[in-house]
Amino acid sequence: MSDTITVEKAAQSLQEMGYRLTPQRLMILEAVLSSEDHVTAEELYEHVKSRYPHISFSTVYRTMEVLRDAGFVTQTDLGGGRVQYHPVDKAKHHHLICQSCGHVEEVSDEIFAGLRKDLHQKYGFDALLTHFAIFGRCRVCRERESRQPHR
Amino acid sequence: MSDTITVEKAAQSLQEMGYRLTPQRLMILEAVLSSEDHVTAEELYEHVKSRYPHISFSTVYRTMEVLRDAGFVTQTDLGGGRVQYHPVDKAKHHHLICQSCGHVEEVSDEIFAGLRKDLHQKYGFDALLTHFAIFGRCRVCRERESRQPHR
DNA sequence: ATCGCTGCAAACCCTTTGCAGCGCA
DNA sequence: TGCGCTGCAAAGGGTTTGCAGCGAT
Repeated sequence: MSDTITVEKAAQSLQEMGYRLTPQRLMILEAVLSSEDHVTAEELYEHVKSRYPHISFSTVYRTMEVLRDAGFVTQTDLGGGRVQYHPVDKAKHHHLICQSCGHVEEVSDEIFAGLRKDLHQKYGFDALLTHFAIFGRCRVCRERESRQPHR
Repeated sequence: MSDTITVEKAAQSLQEMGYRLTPQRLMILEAVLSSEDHVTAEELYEHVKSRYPHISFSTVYRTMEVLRDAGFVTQTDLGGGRVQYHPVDKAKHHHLICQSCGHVEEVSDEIFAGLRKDLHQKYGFDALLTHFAIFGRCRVCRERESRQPHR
């Protein structure tokens, strides 16, 4: 019931769930858990490749699928066709995504406390372990676009 | 300054902005504005194709780019690699996206009033015309997954 | 010795882009 | 008439899948 996931604990759980513990899996597991926040498949691939050059993207994707199903990571698609993976115990902030320039700004978690409670009570939706992804227009783009007409 | 966008008004604005009014553009414009909420490129393509079989996806994508830049639609990537387009005057609700089953539930807009105000004041971020996309776990999946171990 | 897992390559899906011709202004 | 726009086809980029062989249990 601890809130800190270690490679050892996760590995044991995986084994108990019937998954095999392969070197690749352990390396990918270590890579994602050591992430401060979120990682992409490519980052995991590069990270593992430095120690194990034979690794393939298929294994990264399939392993992340396992880790997600096992409950150790969540995956979030913020758009742009690049999925991000998060250790479930490290979801401490969220994202403001500008639709104009693609800029992603981080927002602290506290601002969502009230909303999260409402969502849970009214919709039964548990947003606790994930990122909020809020689309809109950032300050810079709003100012720029109000000055530049087409042509 | 009206909050209702019609094909006629939009067409005139586009022309004033220096864009050409082609039949394809007008058909796509009509298709997206007639949408109750959001449409995908494919839905627009199929809609227009029924009247103008020669239409191409390139034209749909490029037209939506124009309409976005002109301020008549917003585009949101909720993940899954499929962009959704919205008439700016019809963004009346938002989405709860379940990371496990992909189910998308709608949430009314009012629940976000306080949050939106905070985001604007503290981050200068304008989320007024867009969708919120909130990732998490829906009630059904939370209940199901607490009963089914792997294997 | 199983059979789950891996690596490779190819397939997929949506979106973007190059290019030659068309047609709006 | 000029050049912005279109359609076609091909390319792109991230992710998924089929398959044969490998290796954790």
